[in-house]
Amino acid sequence: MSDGVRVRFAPSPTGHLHVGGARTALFNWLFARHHGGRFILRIEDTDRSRSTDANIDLIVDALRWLELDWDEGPPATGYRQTERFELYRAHAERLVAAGRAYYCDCPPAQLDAERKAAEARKETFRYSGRCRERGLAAGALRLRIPAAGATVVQDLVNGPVEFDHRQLDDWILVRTDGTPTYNFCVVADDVDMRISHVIRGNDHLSNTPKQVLCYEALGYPVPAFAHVSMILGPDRGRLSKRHGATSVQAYREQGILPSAMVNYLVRLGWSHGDQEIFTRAELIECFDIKDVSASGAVFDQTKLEWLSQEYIKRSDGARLAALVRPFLAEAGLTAPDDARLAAMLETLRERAKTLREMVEVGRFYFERPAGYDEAARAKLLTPAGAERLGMLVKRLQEVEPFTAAALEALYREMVAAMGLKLVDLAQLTRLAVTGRTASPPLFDVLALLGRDEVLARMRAARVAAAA
RNA sequence: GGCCCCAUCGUCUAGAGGCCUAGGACACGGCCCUCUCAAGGCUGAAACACGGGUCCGAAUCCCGUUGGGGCCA
Repeated sequence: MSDGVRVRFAPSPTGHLHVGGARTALFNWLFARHHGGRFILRIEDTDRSRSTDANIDLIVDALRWLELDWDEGPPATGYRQTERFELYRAHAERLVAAGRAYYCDCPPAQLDAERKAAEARKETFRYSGRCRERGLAAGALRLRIPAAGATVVQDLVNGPVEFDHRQLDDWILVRTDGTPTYNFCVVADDVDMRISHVIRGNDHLSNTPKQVLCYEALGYPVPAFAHVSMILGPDRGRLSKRHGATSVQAYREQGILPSAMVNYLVRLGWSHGDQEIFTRAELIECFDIKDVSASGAVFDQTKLEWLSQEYIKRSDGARLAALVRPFLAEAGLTAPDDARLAAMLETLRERAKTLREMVEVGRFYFERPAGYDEAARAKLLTPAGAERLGMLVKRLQEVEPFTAAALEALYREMVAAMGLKLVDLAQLTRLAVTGRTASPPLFDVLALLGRDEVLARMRAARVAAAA
């Protein structure tokens, strides 16, 4: 009888994929994968004025980037609400035929007046039900709901939530112009797609009793519900653009690893003991909707970046090379072959929280320094510095092999002979070669750059020091 | 405004009546390591919103207050 677990993510293509939506999608996906069920993508594009195909592409791209694959949905047809009006019409007719819905022709002005009157009495506005027994054949279609009693939403996250029917009214299923309303479409779609668990944002909890009544009127089983909390900004208000980036795409562009994004999102409102980092397989294994918290969670970019760095540290050079290439190209930098690039990135791994930062921090690998750090230049690129650079150039020309170990041995020998500390020659060299005072271990950098390139940069620095 | 949801360190959270002198993680401070910067190790500071109950015993249960969020229009 049962189809097993069938869940869906149903975004409106009115913009990019918001991190809150991404987390909802993730929870649905994990729930489906954990239970060996089906994950369905449905596009809620009934708001034609704001829905665009470009936005659908954006959302699809973001889900793919996060590697949340769906078992049913676009590009297959039949998963966009605008393709499903026949379904809504059929269900509306069923409700009329069964006497569970009726037409209403109350003029908007009158409804407005009643609404204002209710507000004045400090009451919830409730449609009067004036047209209930009039047997009209046209107008707005309303659901007939019981005047007394209450509807209890059994929520997997919030527990049972009771809504008194006195707070509900005969809501509109289909507008006078024939367009179905959001809540009606959702019910018809979820029924049609045999959705077993509706996992969605908390902001839909208040609409749920209306929907439950609609399922019942239609004579269909009510799915299980799980309303997950929303993602908040630092001020505990709904996360919005004014708090900074809200789209998944923006984090992708920042160079956050998708695996880190998923790990961060899942831990926002869900936990498994003290564990912070999870592989995909562990997530599928451990995820349980009952461990999802009902309270809102503040989005913390800093922790996301920490996770991103953790994932970067766990990635090998080859993987990093593939991830970083687009960012190098975007920065206009020419990358070496895979093997060399991989070796370079391994020295950068512990020094970058994002792929973008990785390019920034390792820029010297791909182009000669455009200048020198000002303070360090004043301190190191002096006549005395020029003299030391001259000595270094001479020795670097002949050291064999040109490896990190041999270079370190050479430097240690030189500082000992000169009565200096390693740092004295190291920082001078670092500045000459990278233009900066901070870099990966110097001898690794020199070896990776190669003798010719190092000598060229040292000579250039010597010229700059002498000037 | 009515209804609904929520409430543990700054943040994400563990905690399902005694295991809590409240644990972990991020961020922050200190120390160590060290050619720089990181990374790493050790370490410190930091929370049960408030008020009533219930109970031998409450962060945990109940009620209220306050605060935040949402839905409706």
